[in-house]
Amino acid sequence: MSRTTIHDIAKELNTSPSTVSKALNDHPSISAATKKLIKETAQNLNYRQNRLASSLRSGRTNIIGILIPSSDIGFFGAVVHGIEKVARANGYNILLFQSNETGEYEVEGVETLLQTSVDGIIASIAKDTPNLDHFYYVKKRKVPLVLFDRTKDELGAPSVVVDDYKGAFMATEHLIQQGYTQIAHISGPQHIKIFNDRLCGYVDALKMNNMEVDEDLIQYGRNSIESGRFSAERLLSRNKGMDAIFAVEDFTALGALQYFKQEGIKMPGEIGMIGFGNESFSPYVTPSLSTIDQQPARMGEEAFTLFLEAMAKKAAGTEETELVTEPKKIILDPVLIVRESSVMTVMA
Amino acid sequence: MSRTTIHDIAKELNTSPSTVSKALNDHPSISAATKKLIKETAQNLNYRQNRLASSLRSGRTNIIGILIPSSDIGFFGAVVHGIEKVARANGYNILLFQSNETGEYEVEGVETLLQTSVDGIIASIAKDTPNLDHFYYVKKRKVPLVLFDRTKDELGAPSVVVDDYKGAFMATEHLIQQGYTQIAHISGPQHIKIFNDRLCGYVDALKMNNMEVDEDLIQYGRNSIESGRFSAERLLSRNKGMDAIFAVEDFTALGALQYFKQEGIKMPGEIGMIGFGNESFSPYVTPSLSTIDQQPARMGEEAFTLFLEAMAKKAAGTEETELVTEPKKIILDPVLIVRESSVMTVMA
DNA sequence: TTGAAAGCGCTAACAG
DNA sequence: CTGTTAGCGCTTTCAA
Repeated sequence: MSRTTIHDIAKELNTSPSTVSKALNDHPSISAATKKLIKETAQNLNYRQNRLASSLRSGRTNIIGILIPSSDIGFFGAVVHGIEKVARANGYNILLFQSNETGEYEVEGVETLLQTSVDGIIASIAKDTPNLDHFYYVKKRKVPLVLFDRTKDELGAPSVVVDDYKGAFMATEHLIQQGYTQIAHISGPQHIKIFNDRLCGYVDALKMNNMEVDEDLIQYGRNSIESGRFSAERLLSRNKGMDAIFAVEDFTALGALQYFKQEGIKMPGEIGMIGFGNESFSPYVTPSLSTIDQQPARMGEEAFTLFLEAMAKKAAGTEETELVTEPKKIILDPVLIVRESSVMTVMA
Repeated sequence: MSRTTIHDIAKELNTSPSTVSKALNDHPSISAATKKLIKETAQNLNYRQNRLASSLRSGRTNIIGILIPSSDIGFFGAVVHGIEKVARANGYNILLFQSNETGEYEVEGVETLLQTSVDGIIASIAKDTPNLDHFYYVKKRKVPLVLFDRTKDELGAPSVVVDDYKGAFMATEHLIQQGYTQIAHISGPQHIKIFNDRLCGYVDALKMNNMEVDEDLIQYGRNSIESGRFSAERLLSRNKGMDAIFAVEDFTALGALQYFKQEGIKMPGEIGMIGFGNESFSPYVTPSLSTIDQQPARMGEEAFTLFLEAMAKKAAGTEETELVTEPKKIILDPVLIVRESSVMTVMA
């Protein structure tokens, strides 16, 4: 009454378990006839492979571990979706672990994934990870590691990120092309790389278009709705004739939007606005928010592809212990999403 | 140079693998002294358990399979987050599978989860599942199955859902309490149970408050922004003095909101509005949308608890093959979220 | 092309 | 309290 095993099938057909195993795995050394016979019998006996046993023996699980801060964050939910899609198509499944932005959980997660003998790990690093020892350990154990979005170059792992600099440049240039001339920027904490990158993109876009960079038009907030409101108020009070804002995140842009609306300022018209991140709410606010999309699903797909490459390299037995080649880094192009908040003229 | 096993530890200490295994698992029959010694040695030798081997032998993986339409949908991302949190606290990990609303993938998912010997499955059924054979098979294999949100009573599995009727009742009653007197409802396709439940909640709330139910004030849409706009237009054209709308979903409410805004109708004031679902955009639209929250995280937690109970029951060896007791069904209370769109007076 | 034998790393009876 | 033995179900040499 227990599950049928390859032994049962072998017994039924007066053959051996090893032959059954090979037949079921389409091993070339088995004749087409026996394969057919065995597969049919397997079906009849309602056989299902025990993946644990198979994995224990073969050393491969066809499971990859995913470590993200939280599936509750839209961005990560979308990335996971992207990974799972491609993974499935390649015969892999996904073991999910969430760090909740906690270093402690992250360490635990890596540990668990490793114990489960996942074939590889795709991770986005938690904000407050104290150190990277657990990730170094993954590398030491020769388990392919791929990072996305929240990456660390020091780890020497292949990674996929979006080009923040370019996204910011695109956003700013879009405002310029719309005809805005006094473009402000609400930035975030500069010690976080992506915020600094976006600031640079903004500055360079202005310079490239022969526009002046006015420090008074740059605010350093803490990326929240509140901070967006506050920064908008400050910018307005400067009275510099500001006519557009590029905000470092959609939430920041939203705060500014709310403030201007409260003050009865027309958008677009008096002030144009663009955000960053394409949050789920941004199409639905009034005016709908122009923004930069980070292509989360695409990011997940690319991350999985990098994992496959790492596997292939491992299988090929690249023995040189520590390859000197730089790990591959995929930099995705961000996508400009134009909505109402940034257009000068009424949209067609 | 390969991974250390319990054999290595045993050899190191001149003891046996079984003793090491027991010590590491805190088996009561091992003295505190040897436990300490063995654990220290394990640490020194950098030992990590091979969960595959352990699972193969013990028959337990401490992994539960989760089957959802897509982690890209905010609601499911939140549920998964809820499950993972409690699961982790109880020593379980999560194998995630997405059906993408496809029956085919759903079948494949169940198959894979079963092959991986997950200890249980928590699932939300895909929209277009042609039949439920795969879920019946799970039951036949005696693998604990818990359903949430998209459930099927016929399966006889414990489940957790939100009380749609009650949520609709609460939403409608809230509008009544605000002082609205001509309350319309935009519903969805009636063959889908939750939409019909919500309609009933609306109707009953009116009746209980001695208000007339006017069929002209009920629209049957297809739950989309477009359909919300369209229904709003129709309702307005009826000219029945409608002063509030309860919409079956936030997206529908949003569509109506957009239409009224376009028509220059004040909200709240001329028309009050409440939705259902607490979508991520609803706090941020103008006016911010009152709605009914479905408690996704809570739902995940309860689902996992049901799984634990099922495990306990299985362990206790409830032998009566087919227990006649009804499977437990947890019905969560929805939560009323009051925002700007529904209040009569300006909020304090 | 098939089969016999060994063993992946661990746990669980049972005996001592 | 500790050790011996057996085996979970599968894959994989190697020999036939």
